[in-house]
Amino acid sequence: MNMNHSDDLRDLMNNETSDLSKARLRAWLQILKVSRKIEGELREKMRIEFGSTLPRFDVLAALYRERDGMRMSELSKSLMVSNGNVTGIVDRLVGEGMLVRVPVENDRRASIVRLTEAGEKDFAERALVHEGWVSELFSDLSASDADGLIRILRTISHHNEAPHD
Amino acid sequence: MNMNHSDDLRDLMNNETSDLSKARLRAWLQILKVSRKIEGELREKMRIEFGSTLPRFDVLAALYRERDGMRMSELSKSLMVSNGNVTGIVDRLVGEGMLVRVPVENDRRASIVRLTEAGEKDFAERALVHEGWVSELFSDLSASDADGLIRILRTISHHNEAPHD
DNA sequence: CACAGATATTTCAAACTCAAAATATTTATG
DNA sequence: CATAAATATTTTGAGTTTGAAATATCTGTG
Repeated sequence: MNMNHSDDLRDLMNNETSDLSKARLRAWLQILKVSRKIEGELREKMRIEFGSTLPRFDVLAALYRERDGMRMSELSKSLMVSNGNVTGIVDRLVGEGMLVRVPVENDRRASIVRLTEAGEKDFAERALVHEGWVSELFSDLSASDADGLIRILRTISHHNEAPHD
Repeated sequence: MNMNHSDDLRDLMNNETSDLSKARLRAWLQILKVSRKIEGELREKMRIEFGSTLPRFDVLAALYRERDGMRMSELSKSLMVSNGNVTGIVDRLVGEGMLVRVPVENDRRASIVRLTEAGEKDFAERALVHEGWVSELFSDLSASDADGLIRILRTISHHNEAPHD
C-alpha cells in the first residue's frame, strides 16, 4: 500500500520522521552496503586477473553492446558519470589499444569511440569471466529473488528517471 | 530453489552461461544503476544544501552512531573503504572543526576520532534532512517492498561477509 | 632485554570522479 | 552573412579512492 501525496506532505512537515521513512533509509543503506562490497570484490578480481579496473570494464561493456560505437556524451550518459570522467578513461583504453576514436562526418566537434578488433576479442573473454564472478558472489540469490530484486529496484529507478526531452 | 554445488560446477565448466547466472548479472547491474543514480542525487543535494560531500557525511554518520569515537581502522572497516582514504577525509573534517583526534592511552600508534560538539550538532540537523531526501527519492517504495528489498540484499551481504578471525 | 613479527596509521603515486571553465564547432535567427 | 545560442568535448582543480610502501609502536618469544 503506497503513500499518497498528502501523506508525503505531512511527512515533510513533520519534525519526527515516520517509520516508512526509516525503512526506506535502511533499504538505501543496505543497497549501498551490498553495492560497495560487490564492487570491492570485483575490483580486486579485475586487478588480479585482468590487470584492469572497474571503470574501464564498464566503458568496454557499453561499447560491446553498441558495436558501431558511441559518442563521448552517449557514453557518459549511459554510464551515468560526468563527461570529463569518460575522457580520461577512454584516453587510457585508447593507449592500451582497446579503443579507437573515429571522427564524425559533418560534425568536427564530435567523435565516435569504438572497440578495436583486439578490444572486442579481449572483452568477449572478460565478460564471460565477469559474469561467472557475479553469479558466484550472488550464489545465494535464487531466480525468484533475482526477479523480485530487479522489479523493486526498477520502481526506484523509474521514479528517478531523467525527465524527458 | 537454489542451485547446489554440482550445478555451480557444471556452470563453471560450461561455456555458455545459465539463465540464472544471467538473471543474477541483471540484478547486479540494476543494483549498480540505482546506487549510482541515488548517490548522484544525494551528492548534488549535499553540495548545494550543506556545502559538503557524501564521504564526509558517511564519516560523520559512523561517528554519530559511536559517540565515544572510533579508531581509524574501525572507521575504514565500517565504511568499507581503505585506511589511507579515511585519513584524508578525517583530516578535512578536523580542519572544518567537526572532528577531533584523541590519543589512545597505552597505544601511541592509535588515535580515536570523535565528533566535536559543533560536529554533533551539525550532523544531527543534517541527518534529518538527509533522511527526508532518501525517503523522497524512494517514495515509490512501499513498506513491504522496503522490507523485501532489505531481506534479499541481506542474503547477498551475508554470503559475502568477511571471513571470521 | 633483543628483536622478529604484528598492528595502527600515514604517505605516496596513480587512477577515478565531479563540476565548472575553456575550446571548438554547429545551428538558428535576424 | 553575422553572430548569438546551443552542442560536443576537453581541460582544470579539488576531492576521493585504491593498494603498496613507509613509519611508528606494540607484543610475544627466546
